[in-house]
Amino acid sequence: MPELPEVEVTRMGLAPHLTGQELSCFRFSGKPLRLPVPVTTMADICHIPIIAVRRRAKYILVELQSGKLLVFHLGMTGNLGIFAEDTPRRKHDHLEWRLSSGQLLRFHDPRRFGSVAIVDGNNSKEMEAFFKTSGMEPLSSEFTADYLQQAASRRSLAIKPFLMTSQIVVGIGNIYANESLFDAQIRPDKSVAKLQKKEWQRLVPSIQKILRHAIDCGGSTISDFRSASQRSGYFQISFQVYGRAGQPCKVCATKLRKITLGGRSTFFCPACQR
DNA sequence: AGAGATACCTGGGAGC
DNA sequence: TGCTCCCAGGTATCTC
Repeated sequence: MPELPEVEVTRMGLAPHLTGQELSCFRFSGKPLRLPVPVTTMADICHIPIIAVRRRAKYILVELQSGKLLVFHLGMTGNLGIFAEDTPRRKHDHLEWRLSSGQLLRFHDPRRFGSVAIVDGNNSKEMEAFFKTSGMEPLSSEFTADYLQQAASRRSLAIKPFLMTSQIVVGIGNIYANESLFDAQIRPDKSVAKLQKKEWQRLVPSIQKILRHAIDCGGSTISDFRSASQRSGYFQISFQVYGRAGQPCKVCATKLRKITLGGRSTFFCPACQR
């Protein structure tokens, strides 16, 4: 499940293969993704050099010399990979481009929660509209306890769904919300209205530590980046609470609990997290 | 306006 | 073995 670290690792893996290349020979499976695939304007981004591969929130931005951006969202099961020219297409390979190197860029997504869009980076209104729901980058210097506390004012929801609200802070999905709250020793169902200053101050570095650690783990596989091996790095991460209901807390051995918040599975240690 | 529910989608696991 | 059922979750959109 791609959250910010998985998207960032994918971006790092793609960048050396895409930068300086040109896209051509676009193919589409015809199966609808979460947003309509911009088939008719795809020619606008072909045969133009790629100058950078960036990330904003959970989006991967392939930036062209013309200023246009080819923007991917991996959704739940999306995967962007580089393949040799003769690699057979697999089921759920929905988008494909040829690179000037001869390699192929493929978007694979069984559940089709992902999306692709073309945004004009020169058009600030268009950019603003596309990213209007994307809040603060959690690894930026502006992401502070004060920012979160301010954003939480006049709100009453639980801290975990609050952290997963992308208008507030981007990139934190269910897994890292659970893990960050364990690290910060805060109960996931605690109302943001009840969080003390010192808890906000613990939470920010916990989130950043967890995300950076995950990027580092995934980043260790970057040197042999292939679509199929992208995920292998994540097996190195052992979660403290996610998916461990009923098992002993790794810190205090108390049995971990599972509850539902905002319709999502939530795991925590009732002793460590208050 | 905030908060919760719902829809989208398929693979995989549990249970029979 | 093979069937059905349920769950996983990011985000847009709805309803209250």
